[in-house]
Amino acid sequence: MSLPHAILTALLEKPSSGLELTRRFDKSIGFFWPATHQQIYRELGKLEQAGLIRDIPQPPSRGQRKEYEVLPEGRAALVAWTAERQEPKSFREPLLLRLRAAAVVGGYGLRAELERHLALHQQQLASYLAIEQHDFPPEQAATENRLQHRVLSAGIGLEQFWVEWLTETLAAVAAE
Amino acid sequence: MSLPHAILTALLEKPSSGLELTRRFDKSIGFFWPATHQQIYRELGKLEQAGLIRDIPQPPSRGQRKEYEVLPEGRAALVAWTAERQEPKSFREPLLLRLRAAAVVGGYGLRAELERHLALHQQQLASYLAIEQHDFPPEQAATENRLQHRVLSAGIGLEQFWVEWLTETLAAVAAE
DNA sequence: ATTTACATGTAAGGGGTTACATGATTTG
DNA sequence: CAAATCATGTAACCCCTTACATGTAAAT
Repeated sequence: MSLPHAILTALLEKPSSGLELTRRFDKSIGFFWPATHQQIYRELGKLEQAGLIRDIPQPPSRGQRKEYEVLPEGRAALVAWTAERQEPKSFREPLLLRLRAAAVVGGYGLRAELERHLALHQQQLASYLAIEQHDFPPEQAATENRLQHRVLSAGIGLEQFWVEWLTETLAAVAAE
Repeated sequence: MSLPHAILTALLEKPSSGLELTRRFDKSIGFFWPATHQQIYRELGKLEQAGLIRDIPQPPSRGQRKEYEVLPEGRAALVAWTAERQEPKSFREPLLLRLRAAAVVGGYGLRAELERHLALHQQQLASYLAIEQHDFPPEQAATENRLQHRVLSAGIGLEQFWVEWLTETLAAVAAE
């Protein structure tokens, strides 16, 4: 039940339409909880029916656009969710599976993929670091947005891990 | 399409029954690709129908137990899969979502969860390190099982990352 | 007027999770 | 022979993914 709460969080930061949410997901919450517009529209409908958000009436000039805002019940549900006991979700990584398979049947075909993934992770790392420089400049003493910064740090740390691990793994595969 | 290839890999290492596979998943491949017995039986059926594995006839004394082995077609399919071009799969982490929500609605309820997850990751890290000591002792020059060691290293590195990140994040939450 | 971009949806299918069902073998 | 364990499966549900459908507003 993560997606509805991701949407509640995004709507609390700023009331939005479905498409706006989709775009904002693509460059923030979507980094650790991606969602397509189909998913988002479906959840918006459910959240509205559940009485957690409401449709803000729009001037007729705005066409069929619907803008939503969070109701007090929605905020309460989100607070409760943050405190819930949840087991760490099972971790799935196809690339590790493929490396494991390569260990059994021979790993030559995998090298190109490792290189490609390394480049992608380097790119993602660079983009996270750019966001950090822009949103959390060092001269600004972190205060109210300390937690947002922790979230971004997780993204940075994970990308750094993959870059390191892929580099070392490529060396091991090259030595085959 | 990862699970069938995970099963092919496991069966190549050792022909097994469905339940045996389930148990072996729990302590190896399952670390980065968990699967329940229901999933595994379903996939075994599909793999057999596809002609990638076959049911080794059992002596009647073994009850309804079915043991499978990989056919040449199955090995070929696995080799092809390791070389496939696959985009890195989208990363989803509910704990980061909850921290992001806590940044908006207040993060007091989350502290206990952060502590609990920290303990769980420390435990998992310890168990990976124990496996490493047992299966890849330092005096043994890594040769044929270099790739398996790389896979385990990924697990170790990721757990180390989470332990660090959770420790720092708890400090940030405590300062609220 | 036609094209492009905006905006909201529907439908089908796949994989994973949970609960339940059933038969065979072993153990006390 | 009763209970526990082993072993294989079925069914229902949920969420995500992909492809497709529909209508509106702005641009040229």
